[in-house]
Amino acid sequence: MDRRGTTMLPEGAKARRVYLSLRDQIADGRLGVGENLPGEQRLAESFGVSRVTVRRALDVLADTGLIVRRAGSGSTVSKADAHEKPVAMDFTTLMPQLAEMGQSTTARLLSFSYGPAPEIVAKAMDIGRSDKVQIATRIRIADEVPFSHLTTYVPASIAQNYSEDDLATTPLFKLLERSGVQIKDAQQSVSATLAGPDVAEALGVAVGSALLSLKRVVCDMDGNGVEYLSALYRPDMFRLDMSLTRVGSGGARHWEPAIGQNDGGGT
Amino acid sequence: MDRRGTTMLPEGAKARRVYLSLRDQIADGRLGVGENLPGEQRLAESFGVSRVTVRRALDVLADTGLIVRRAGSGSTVSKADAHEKPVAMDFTTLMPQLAEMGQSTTARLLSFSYGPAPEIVAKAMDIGRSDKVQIATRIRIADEVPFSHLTTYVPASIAQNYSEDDLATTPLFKLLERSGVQIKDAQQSVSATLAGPDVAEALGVAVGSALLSLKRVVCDMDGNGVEYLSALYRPDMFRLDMSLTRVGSGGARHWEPAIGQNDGGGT
DNA sequence: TCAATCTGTATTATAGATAATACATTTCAT
DNA sequence: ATGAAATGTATTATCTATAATACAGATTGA
Repeated sequence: MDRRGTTMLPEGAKARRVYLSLRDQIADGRLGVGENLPGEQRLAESFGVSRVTVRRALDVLADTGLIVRRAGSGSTVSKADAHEKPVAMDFTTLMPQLAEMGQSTTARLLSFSYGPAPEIVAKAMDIGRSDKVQIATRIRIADEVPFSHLTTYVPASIAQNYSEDDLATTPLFKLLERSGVQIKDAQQSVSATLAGPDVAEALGVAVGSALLSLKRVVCDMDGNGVEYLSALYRPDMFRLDMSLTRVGSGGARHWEPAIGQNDGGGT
Repeated sequence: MDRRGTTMLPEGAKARRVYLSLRDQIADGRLGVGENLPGEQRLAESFGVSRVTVRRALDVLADTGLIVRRAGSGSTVSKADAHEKPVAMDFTTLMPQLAEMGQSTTARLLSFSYGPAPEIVAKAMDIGRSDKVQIATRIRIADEVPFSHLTTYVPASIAQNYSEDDLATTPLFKLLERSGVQIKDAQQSVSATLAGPDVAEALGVAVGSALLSLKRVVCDMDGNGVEYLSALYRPDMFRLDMSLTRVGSGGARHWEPAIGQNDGGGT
């Protein structure tokens, strides 16, 4: 319990600088797989730090499996195989695609309450600030590892149609349609952010890790907001995939998304 | 008397973590404008650091103007004046949407070279490892502020159809079609990562900031990869938007993306 | 074989970040 | 007015990252 579990990031400022730089160069392919990587002494001079610092950066790279170090020979970029991202989400279904891997996701309800909507939520859903909303925070788990942290806001008038237990087991999506809500459309916005202490603990990552951030507003036929979702995903376990096709001809040639076939959708 | 340069970023590892996390929460709106922000003592406990460390993070936030500290009262998020996200990208056009804001983006070519394709790129584009590709790194600038960092890989046989100057001025997309490439489809993958020192400097952000990461493979009619893009975006200046519509009825009810109308597309 | 170069390991010293603590001052609600 | 809670300020101690240095073992190529 004393150690911080995984050595995912060098603690020191300079060591991390070296680490991140090398990691990016490997990810970008500027450092290809093979016998490359300058010697530790050369790296130290190049970065303007001591060799000890360089070593601490390399330690993490080795722990992560990105490089292999051999005494006398040097360090090489290892076969890029661990760059896999097991869970992907097809945006056309709004549903993480897991069937392929034989995995299953479960949800765990972290908190559940009713209260006034935060200003941003109220504005996005176009409801009054005084209107009560149900606020639920859940995490989704694949293979016993949490990969997403979800906070949903639903107007209390709609939320009263399902129970707290329902939330823990059934995708919010189905609960809404089961409640008779006529869903019309949704707007999503994807960005990136850093993990705060609470989210970091819930997702099992280090504070300050990068997370994929997704916000979604779902509206019904009347144009009223029925769900506001703020989701955070671990980038090492999750990615958002989309396929596009170039159609039309001449000046009218443009992109169209390749649409999926699956029904349903959760968060 | 000891001017320690500019107070743009906390030196220590933990202090910077606190700073970046709070800064993101403010930008996201999770910390709204008003009388919020937990007390320093509470923040210290929440982050698992000492109050001194929290203060050093708050010092920077105050210097930056993001928060206002008042003795006895507490610290509040200052009026959101520059928390705007000027640039958005509609995925159906692959083109940042800027017309609305009257802004224009310019590109700057950072590096330009020919060489063997990195393994990841070669695999994604389904070309040989020995095939030469053109590797170009550019940044895109809106309102004199860089918001994206792009690295593109194009097979040399295709890249020979345009010049280095073309790259600095014209979207790579148009250059490809101008070269007679019959573009068929593209696959994108969105994730998040941390800013390394080089990218951080190019984008004008702090090392360790969260960045939106996008990788794209564009294929022609023969199924050959013609472009591999690795892009990094500043989340405070860029977001990926998408609209979905719920169509069909009964068991066949499902989501479909709301497609845009614009032609063309750049990176 | 030999020399050069690399990683692995260890030691010591220093600077800076952090923790722990205490106390004063301001503000606000009761 | 009073007290709780917040920021402002200061001090001391400890921990950690870093630097500088040295040397042993491993590998490679001449």
